[in-house]
Amino acid sequence: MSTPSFRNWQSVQDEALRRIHAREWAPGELIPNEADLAEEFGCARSTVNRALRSLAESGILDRRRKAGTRVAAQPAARATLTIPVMRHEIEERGETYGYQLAYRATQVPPITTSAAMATGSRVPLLHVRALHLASGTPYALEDRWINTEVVPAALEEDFEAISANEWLLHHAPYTHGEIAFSAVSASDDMAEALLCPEGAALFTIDRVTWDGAASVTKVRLLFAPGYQMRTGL
Amino acid sequence: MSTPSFRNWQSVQDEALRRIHAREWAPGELIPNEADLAEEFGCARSTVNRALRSLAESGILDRRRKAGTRVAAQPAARATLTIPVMRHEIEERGETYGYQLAYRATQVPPITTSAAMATGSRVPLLHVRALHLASGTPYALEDRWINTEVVPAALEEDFEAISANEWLLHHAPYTHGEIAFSAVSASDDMAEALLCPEGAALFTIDRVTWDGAASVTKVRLLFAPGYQMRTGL
DNA sequence: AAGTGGTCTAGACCACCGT
DNA sequence: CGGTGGTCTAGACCACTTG
Repeated sequence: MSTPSFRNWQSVQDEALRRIHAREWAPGELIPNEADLAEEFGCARSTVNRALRSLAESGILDRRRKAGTRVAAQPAARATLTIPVMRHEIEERGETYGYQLAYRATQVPPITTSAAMATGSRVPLLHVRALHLASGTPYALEDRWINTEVVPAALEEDFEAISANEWLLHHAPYTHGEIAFSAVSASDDMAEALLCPEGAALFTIDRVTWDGAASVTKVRLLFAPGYQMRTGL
Repeated sequence: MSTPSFRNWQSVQDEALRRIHAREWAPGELIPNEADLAEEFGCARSTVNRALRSLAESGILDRRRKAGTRVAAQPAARATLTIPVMRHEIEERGETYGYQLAYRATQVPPITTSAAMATGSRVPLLHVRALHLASGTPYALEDRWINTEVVPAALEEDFEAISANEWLLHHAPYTHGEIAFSAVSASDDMAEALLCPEGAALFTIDRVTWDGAASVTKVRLLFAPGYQMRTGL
């Protein structure tokens, strides 16, 4: 049998995927080790490693030292979402981006907010609310709290011309964050701002970002009805 | 100046992140090439490559041959979501998983479905609706269409004891898929099944999976009010 | 203890693409 | 054209984990 040659890691990966798909390597089953595969494929072990490591990162393989490599029994789907800057998302769809500041003040946040941001319960934060529009139509409501102890420069910015969403990108580095997606019923305030019926289902993103141990900002984005966030698998 | 030594790719990555964070490497700015960094860090170029490639995959760097490596100007946040098998998600929270089949029949789908699945508009598909429960409480509604030309074995399965969600994992390989997240207002049917008020905002996942050019299945998951999908950044 | 994946190295060639 | 990242190689050592 003439073994086709696998000269790059992508072709090795393709072959691995083919075997998994064809059940030559069944779910939960141990596959040959890297050295053996390298010999079979006629390439270096590091090439095999690159291919299999990549599959493990996608959740298709489960690799452990000594235990070897197995085809994932429950290939939990993993999707990589790109959370866009609002203005870019809108402009990429060929629409005109619009922005309206609705509110800006320094105030003590509700307990739930100070708890989520791990700030003192009586520490005032900068509170900003704004509306993002696509071609004049309400697109999303932004409700944001900014930790001015971490980003004092935010106090100098009036957010009339640039959204906090965008401003923070350039002025507030962060190290990590948490994000949650959910569905929320529009309150009367929200309905009025988004020009939608009260009680409408709004796709919602809640995000808290951190710079080390200190929270930078917490934001809730409420999207107008009909919004979808899409990606591939 | 005693340059600390960077002997592994993670420490190189940490140092790169530090410089980006400290604005030593500013957004949009070109950073030194791999060879120079390797020399500075006292490691092999491939180690630097591993570190920077990984950052590029996270969207923090933008790399192009000849053009070099830049700090991403708009570091669009990327989050990797794990879309769980319903039963596992519920059991991992320490709750008891329950499942009820509500409907199962072969029928011609609505045009929107056959279009999304790229099947002929008059081709019948297997239609399954079911309820997933957590400790007896409605958790999510599953409304699914299965392409029996691709997965004929599905016709032999009654889906009384195992959800299509789980059965397909073991019997229907797929090569890729599309997924969309949105918010939907509960219709009277949905409200009744999920024991929630009509019009409640439901977090919704729509997914179509493919095996090559043929669609395998299309599913809509409607989660009971209060559901959140979370991840880190 | 031993087998496995994880990583590093030094060198090489190549694909791409800005100039 | 020439510089950059992308990749491959052959070999080596190591970390982890299982039996």
